[in-house]
Amino acid sequence: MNEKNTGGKNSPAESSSLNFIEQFIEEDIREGKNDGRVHTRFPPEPNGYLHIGHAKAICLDFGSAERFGGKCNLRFDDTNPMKEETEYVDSIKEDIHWLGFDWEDREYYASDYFDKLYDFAVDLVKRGLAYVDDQNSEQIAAQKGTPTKPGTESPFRNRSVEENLDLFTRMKAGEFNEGTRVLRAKIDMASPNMHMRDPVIYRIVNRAHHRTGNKWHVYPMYDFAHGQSDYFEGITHSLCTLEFEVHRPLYDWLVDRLRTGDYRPRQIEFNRLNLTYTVMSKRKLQELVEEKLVSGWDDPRMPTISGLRRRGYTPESIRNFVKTIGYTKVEAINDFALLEHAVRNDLNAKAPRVFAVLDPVKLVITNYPADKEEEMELVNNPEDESMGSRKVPFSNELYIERNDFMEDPPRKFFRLGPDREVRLKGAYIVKCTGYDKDEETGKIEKIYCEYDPDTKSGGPAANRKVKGTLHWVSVKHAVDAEVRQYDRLFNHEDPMGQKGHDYKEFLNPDSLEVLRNCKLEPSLADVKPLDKFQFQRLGYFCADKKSEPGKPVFNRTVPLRDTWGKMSKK
RNA sequence: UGCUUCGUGGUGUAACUGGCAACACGUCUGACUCUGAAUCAGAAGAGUCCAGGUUCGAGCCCUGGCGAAGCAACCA
Repeated sequence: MNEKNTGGKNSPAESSSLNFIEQFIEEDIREGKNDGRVHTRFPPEPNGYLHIGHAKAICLDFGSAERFGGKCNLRFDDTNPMKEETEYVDSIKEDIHWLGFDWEDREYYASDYFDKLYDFAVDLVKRGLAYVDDQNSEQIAAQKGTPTKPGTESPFRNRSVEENLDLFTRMKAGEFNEGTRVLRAKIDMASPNMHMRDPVIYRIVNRAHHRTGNKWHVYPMYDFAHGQSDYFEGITHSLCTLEFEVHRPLYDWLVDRLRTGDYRPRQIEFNRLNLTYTVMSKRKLQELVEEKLVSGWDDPRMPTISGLRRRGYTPESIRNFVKTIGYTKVEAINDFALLEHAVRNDLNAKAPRVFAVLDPVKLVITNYPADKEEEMELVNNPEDESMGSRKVPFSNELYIERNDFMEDPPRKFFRLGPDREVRLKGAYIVKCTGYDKDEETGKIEKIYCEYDPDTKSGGPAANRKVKGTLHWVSVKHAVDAEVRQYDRLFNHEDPMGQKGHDYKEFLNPDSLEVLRNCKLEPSLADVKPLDKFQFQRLGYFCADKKSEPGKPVFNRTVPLRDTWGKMSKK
């Protein structure tokens, strides 16, 4: 298909193509750290659907492991029973597989480690490194200080080990109400790093967990679960986004108090993915779903994996996109055009070409016998001969695109107009001899043409030059369809970054246009969901999941590049 | 008046242990074309946040500024 390597089975390549994280990994291997092992993990919280930002993380976690001959675990970070659900677990697994990655039998859950985590917490208490605090969250927050002012110590900080043990045991047993007590690590209330000021490591939650049910009344915080889970699984490189940079000292502090040998996981942070004209936080996406501003997590306008899939994006296009944007520590906003380029590039090679008229107007060929029909042979994909060809029925009445005709066209308009000639792709050259117009609305009702029999594709006069080539669909053979044309969800490049404005103010009112009177060539009657095509001269389209035999529904993935569209706007 | 991190064309990334700033997208030309697509050829566009310093030579090293982001959830 092309000369690019598709990101599958690479051997450790020349270091020039390694990103900064892979360079670290390579160094660690060279220095023999952790016996030269490479073992990563992708740790989603099952509280929402995955988006393309997660795809970036997935490609790194699975990709770098693969690159260095290591493994990558899937681990659900399910330490908060208030927000997590099995529905999300299933969608996450589906999305990762769809992207082309596999965790084999290594599907883990932070909740698998609740017992070990609890034991470790007890151990910290016994070592005088953790204590139960009876204060509420407001009081604790007040003592925390601010980034510029040190905190003050809790009055409960120096309880006896026995009392701490007793209290923590009773917290676990469910003797106390939520919010009445927490377990805190005893580190340093004056640390310049807020996360080291005696962080809360266990809180009381009286709520069933999606996997452990009602077994627990205390649940570990993220910081008390993540690094230790890495440690339990033998993870060597724990890759996460920049905002966790300040957590790293705590990560290391805990791992150092847990480990018994030389092995230790290393956390490395990279920049998260931002895209223009969209939002990327799970919370914001959830808001769009809950407030019905989109049709669901898999609305084709959503930057979710499931949304992009439904929109018609291919896994390869997403992986290639991720490869081109790279991994750094700079907070960047990527141009949406880069993503669009990635799909066009992939679909150009793969998608069969077909004829679809989205905004039809009738064209009658007056000198073509009304009872005649021909089958025109059309190439399925000029980029790939192996995709063969198909027959498309032709007759005297056709649909063409309404905007392919102008009553009074400018000279640069290469399409149909009075007395003008165009090529009907794969068929004949026709000349416009007249048209009907509804004088009241100004709407063109019908266009009349004459064809030249010698100009049939492959025929004697087929090489005659005409300015334009149009796609068409035979009226009597046409299949009716609904086509949804999508545009960017927001009409501002950076909807989140506008001070004093809610991002929802920037929702694009025209992000969805539903066309219900589309005419397709007959080969498209029975498409299956996710089938992808290039509607010739228009763009790439993908059959929607709700598409049914005889009643196709298509989503526009991305339009073709449109030089004329740009010219005509000027 | 803290800590951490970052600062290369419009956007995103490169530039091995210092050697005349490269690639992709986007933009604009032109060629070709039975998709105004794709393809091909070419152009414009940064002197690397600023100021000093080291050096024959600095985007890379040093010093000092300036700017931006993250950090004060019993979220992850």
